[in-house]
Amino acid sequence: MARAGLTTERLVRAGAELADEVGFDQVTVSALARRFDVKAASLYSHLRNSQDLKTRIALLALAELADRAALALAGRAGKDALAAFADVYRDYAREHPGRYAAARFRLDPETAAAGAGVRHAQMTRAILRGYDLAEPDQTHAVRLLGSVFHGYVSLELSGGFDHSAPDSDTSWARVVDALDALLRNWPAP
Amino acid sequence: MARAGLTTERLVRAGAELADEVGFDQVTVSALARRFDVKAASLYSHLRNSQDLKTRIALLALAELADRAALALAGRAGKDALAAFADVYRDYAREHPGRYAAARFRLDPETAAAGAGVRHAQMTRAILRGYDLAEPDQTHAVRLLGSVFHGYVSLELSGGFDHSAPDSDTSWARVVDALDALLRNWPAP
DNA sequence: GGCATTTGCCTACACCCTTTAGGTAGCCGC
DNA sequence: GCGGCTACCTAAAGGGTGTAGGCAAATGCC
Repeated sequence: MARAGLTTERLVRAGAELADEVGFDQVTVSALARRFDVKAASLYSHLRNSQDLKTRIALLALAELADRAALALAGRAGKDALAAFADVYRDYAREHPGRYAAARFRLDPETAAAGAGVRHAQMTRAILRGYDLAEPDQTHAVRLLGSVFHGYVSLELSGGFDHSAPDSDTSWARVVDALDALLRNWPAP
Repeated sequence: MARAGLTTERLVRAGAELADEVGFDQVTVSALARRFDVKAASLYSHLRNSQDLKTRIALLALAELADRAALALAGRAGKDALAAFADVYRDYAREHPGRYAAARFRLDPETAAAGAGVRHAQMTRAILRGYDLAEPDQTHAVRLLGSVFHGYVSLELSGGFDHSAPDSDTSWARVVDALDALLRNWPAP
């Protein structure tokens, strides 16, 4: 009886790949087991349950995304930083749609706090260092940026901008321009 | 053998309520059948399959949302229209989280075109009549608005702004202020 | 190197959801 | 009040989740 060498780590990584190939909500314990040529029940020694698998994939995606963002942000400021950060999100979502969907998976607060969620918030805030925004407008701006990035990427992924001019790349660039302009001229309450 | 009086119409409406109560992806043919005290197989005379049910709920949600938006937009212009439109989305999502999730359900292009998708696009564009934006910037702005509304609402629903100051209502109002300011001072390319 | 322990994967099973096929009971028009 | 349509049924197959218990491969100990 040959051993497949399963570990939680390997399962989660394979789960993330599976998500990118077939979509995050098609990730099942059964499908993952098939991929390792193993019975589904065998995975339950490494994963508590299906929810656990999805949570771990989500945390993996969040961590990867935070790593990329940190790299992109290093040594940049102002609009450069804004554009780089935005591109990280968008590129990640396009390269890894399943993982991106996983990153939006609803986590319970403690799990989220233990993961890379905090780093994301810190980095978004870091971008604003290049602009002159005091609290509470800084928080409003953080939320706005998060909303635009997430919203745009998720509409784009679901095909919203596919069959109409101008192409999505152009819109994306202009949206980033607009956000930069907005942050430089943030309205008074 | 008493008859429950099932129709596609009633099933879809009940499905939408079910979605609001337990979440869109917990909407199953079985759960819906239980709600009518009927066997799951019986629903297949009224629904092609589970996907069909979800699609119909999505179309219902899109139509409801478009109706509300049309009502809110009538007789308003400029920032008034912008704020009213934004509130329609947000309020609908908070009153009917399941339906809102349904509205984001991926539809195939023909189905989407046959539904209320077109009205949504037209209305977003109508808001911009109050601002001085020529093409292609108008399209960029439409996409930006859609992204912000969708993104904000979806982050809010997933609990992103729950446990931090300032509260989400305040941020929402300031985000709308900011969008208004941005549309009035849209940057040149 | 032989033996015990641990652990990795197995089979078997129970339960739920989906979907098809074919049957029966209620209701409507005549 | 009878025929026929329609609404709902039972039965069954297929697949996903998850638990319990078993055997065999790897590991550790002397």
